Amino acid sequence: MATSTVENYLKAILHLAEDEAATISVGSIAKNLTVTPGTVSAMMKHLSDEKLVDYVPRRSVALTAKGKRQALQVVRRHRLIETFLVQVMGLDWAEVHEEAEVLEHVVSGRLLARMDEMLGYPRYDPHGDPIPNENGEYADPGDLQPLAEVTSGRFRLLRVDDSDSDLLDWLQSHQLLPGREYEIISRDSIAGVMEILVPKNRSHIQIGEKAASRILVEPVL
Amino acid sequence: MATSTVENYLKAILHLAEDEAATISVGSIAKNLTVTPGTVSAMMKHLSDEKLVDYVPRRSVALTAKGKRQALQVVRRHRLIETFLVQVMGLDWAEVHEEAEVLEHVVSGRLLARMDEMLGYPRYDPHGDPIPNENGEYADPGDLQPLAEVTSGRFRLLRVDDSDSDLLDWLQSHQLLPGREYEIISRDSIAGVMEILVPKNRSHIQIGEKAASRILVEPVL
DNA sequence: AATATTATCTTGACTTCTCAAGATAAAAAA
DNA sequence: TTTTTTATCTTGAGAAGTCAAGATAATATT
Repeated sequence: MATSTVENYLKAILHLAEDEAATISVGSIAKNLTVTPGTVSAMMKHLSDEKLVDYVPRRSVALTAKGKRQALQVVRRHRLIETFLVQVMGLDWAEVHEEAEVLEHVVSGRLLARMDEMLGYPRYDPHGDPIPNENGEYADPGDLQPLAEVTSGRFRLLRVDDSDSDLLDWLQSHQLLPGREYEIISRDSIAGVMEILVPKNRSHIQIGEKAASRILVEPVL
Repeated sequence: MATSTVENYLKAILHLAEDEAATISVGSIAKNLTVTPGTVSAMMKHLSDEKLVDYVPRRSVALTAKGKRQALQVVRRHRLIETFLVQVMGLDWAEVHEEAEVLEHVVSGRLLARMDEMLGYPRYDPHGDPIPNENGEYADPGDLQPLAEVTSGRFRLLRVDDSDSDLLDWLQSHQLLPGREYEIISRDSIAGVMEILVPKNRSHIQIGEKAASRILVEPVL
């Protein structure tokens, strides 16, 4: 069994790999986990010995099939736990990330299976992130684009960055939740602000570009 | 914050202290935690530095007020978690001890409070063990005695040793559960076997002395 | 009291993860 | 190409928890 630390490294590498933007360098992993590059170097050597990553010093880092499988299981545990904490235990979606960050390393398979069952085998967590199944397969996330890149019309909110709890709090207080539909009223690209309509209560909300870039949506005809 | 290891030492010492039978020696703690006596010596020195135990080398070990407070909080977490796993998640009472053993060190106060609330602030866990409240106070456990020491008549089963999952499985399969009443039909002290009646299904069950000593009951008139 | 047994303690060593600091290689600038 | 900057690697050291083995103290036995 991998230690919590090893699981966190695998998860970090997986996330960097999924993030087209970022390259997987020792430095990027170090920044992600807030440890020093030297610490990462040592750990890469270790993970390489364990056949969890393909590591060519000074050149590249990549998960092996084995490493990716384990990383996906950690992600699965994390998201299933978050979903459970929100749906079953009624915790606020802004506060479950931290909890899941520690629980993901300790819940037993039995307990996890029970959560999954109680939740009806969900495919997305409360933030809209897909939950890998037991074989590490994601449901097709559809074609998402950042709200910041949508110019006009209606859209369905599908996914938000779960790591910023202030953003999550703000979204919730304005009824901006995954699964629901909204409409762009106006957009000022110079000022970097867009205004959207919340049909439910007919309120208008202003969103800046930075926040809008962290909200993934799908256009609706 | 105390580490998991430290919490386990405090819990072990508390349990030995509550167990009239056992003396709190370095050796007994070592046996309880399955580590070597030398390891315990080192840890006692450490806990003493932290003012969690009063430790006189080669003489005595006792929890300080601070140590006892922390130990009771660990016990509280453990039992609340067990109760949650059984009541809310529907896990088998025989399997929750292991789960709780690890979760007790990582659940946040927030999550614990939510469990407590969902359960309606229970005072006993599924095995009948009392759950300390937030101030570390137990509900009065009443006057319990081991079933092995009851000679005849009716009794209410109140509490069972939660550390032996085989015993728990057996109890459950025979409908012997905390809170319910049963009656002693006969008793053979030479053979060390007693026979009891389960009113619910009128079945008769034979119990040996060893198992009966781990079941705490209260006589019913 | 002398000896044997048992309990406890101390020391040295190992594991896992971490950082600091200096060494080295690669990339960018001159 | 030479120099500077940046990224990465290596080494040494520390914290936490553990065991093995030898030292010491306390208790039992004779």
